[in-house]
Amino acid sequence: MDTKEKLVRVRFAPSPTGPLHIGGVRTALYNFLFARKFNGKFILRIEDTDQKRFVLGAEKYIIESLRWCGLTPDEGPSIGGEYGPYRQSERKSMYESFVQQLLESKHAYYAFDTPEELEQMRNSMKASGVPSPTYNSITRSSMKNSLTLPADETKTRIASGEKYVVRIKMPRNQEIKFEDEIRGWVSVNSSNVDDKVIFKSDGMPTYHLANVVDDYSMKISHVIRGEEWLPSAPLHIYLYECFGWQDKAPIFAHLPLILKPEGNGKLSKRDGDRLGFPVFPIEWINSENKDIFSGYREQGFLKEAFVNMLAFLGWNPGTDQEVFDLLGLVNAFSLGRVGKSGAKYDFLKTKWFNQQHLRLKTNQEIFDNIIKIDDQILSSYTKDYILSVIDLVKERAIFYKDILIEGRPFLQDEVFFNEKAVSKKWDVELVPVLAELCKQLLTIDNFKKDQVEKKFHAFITAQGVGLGKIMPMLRIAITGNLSGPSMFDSLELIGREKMEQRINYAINNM
RNA sequence: GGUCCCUUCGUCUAAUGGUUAGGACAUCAGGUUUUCAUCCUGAAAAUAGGGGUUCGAUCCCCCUAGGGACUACCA
Repeated sequence: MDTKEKLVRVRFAPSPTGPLHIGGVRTALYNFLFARKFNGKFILRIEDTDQKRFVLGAEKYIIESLRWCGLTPDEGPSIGGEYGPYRQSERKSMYESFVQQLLESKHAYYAFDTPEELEQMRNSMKASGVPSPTYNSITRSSMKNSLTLPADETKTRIASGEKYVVRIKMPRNQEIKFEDEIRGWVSVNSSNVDDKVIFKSDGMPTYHLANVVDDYSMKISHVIRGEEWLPSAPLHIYLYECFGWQDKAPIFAHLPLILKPEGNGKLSKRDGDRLGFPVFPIEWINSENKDIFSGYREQGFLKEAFVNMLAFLGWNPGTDQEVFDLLGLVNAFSLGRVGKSGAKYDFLKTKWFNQQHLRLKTNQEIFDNIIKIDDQILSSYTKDYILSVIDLVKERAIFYKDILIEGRPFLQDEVFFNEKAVSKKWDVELVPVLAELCKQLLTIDNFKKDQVEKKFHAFITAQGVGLGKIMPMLRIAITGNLSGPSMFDSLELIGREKMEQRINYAINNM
């Protein structure tokens, strides 16, 4: 990799047509990681050349998503930078001279065909057995363009204000190849590339032209993008050649796609919540019909876990380490370790990553976050006590909210008895034994778990009562449930007074 | 259909000519625990198929099969 030779400048170039899905976020992540790794710049460029598909709020969503993930651009709209503007719509006037250049060098031509004529051409070609007709070196000769029309007619048409597009004139039978950083040499015969429109009749460039011009103008060193762009990469390479920029063309790296967990195809925005998990980093509300699509952030995922999971979808560090923070990913990242094949998304593993990252949090951090979910607990309990509850239940949690759920019996006075648990293990015959046990435990001076445990065992031995009988009853009385953290730890936490209250309450109310 | 890309356990992947093909998630079985969870130990589980090249192929080449992307005046 000749990354040392030139300044690394990479861009993430989404189109503001809606929310970013996790594949897009991963592309941004890899760009970010690569930039940071080589002390380069990470640039955000908004590719809004299609005004028809513009979606209100999409750009804001993109920026907010990146911000949440910690992928802050060095240059971009509303951030600025010396290569701006960073919205293609605001660069509109810059593209015209480049189009002219291509027209003058005969690498491109005007085309006047209406959508209906194009449609007609495709239909008649299909009828005569061509499965996917394209505007190319063969068909262009029978279409209405500056190659087939007399020069003065072309001029007249343009002068009279007739709508036109500019198409690239792809040469016949020429090998176009480039070395992809991830895939190696990729080559395509130019006869298989069509005469793509590079400049639309509305005066805007298409993606292909804008992309190449901007990457060149912004001195982009590496283009790291999804595999869906691989088929048009030869066109882009050819465009660099037409402009005479072949020596300054960026290095390309086409990332494998993220696939649906089951079934076929790549994960798409339309999958929404249909598959049982979010496909968007943060919540998206459709401004037109108010449809809500859930996001990882709102579902309680840690951004560290989300980013960690995304990084591992198509990349690995080559070691056994799987849990990384952003900085760790920067240090470990390399394009050479990005795989070639598509990766099926695994929501279960995403949760596992969350669990791992949650365990890395200090009790203080967990405290700060759970009180954001429920600050009621602050009015009834001290911070130290809550910290102890966190310590008791944290290993049972995947999300912050699980701490609250697991810690519930310790964070409210009232005990809610689980009916199933009661009917299964609450034995009325043993109520006197439980009462006696309570009495015994109350005699402990130093109410710590070791003492409680000792006393408990001494009691059941003396009484000859089965541990499996009395322990569940004690647990039901204290927590209302049959499962939970260590009973002795739990008792120490709530203390002797509450223990007594709860046992009495259970005995009297069951 | 055409063009291009891809192919190791169910899933994510490691091993870039010589390994008992490794790890993680999931699964299953033990152990720890009062219980659930955690944790520990173990098990089952893969080189798509066929040809080459080579002393030797997961690894290099070819063919087949399968999967994917693209095939717009969308990106």
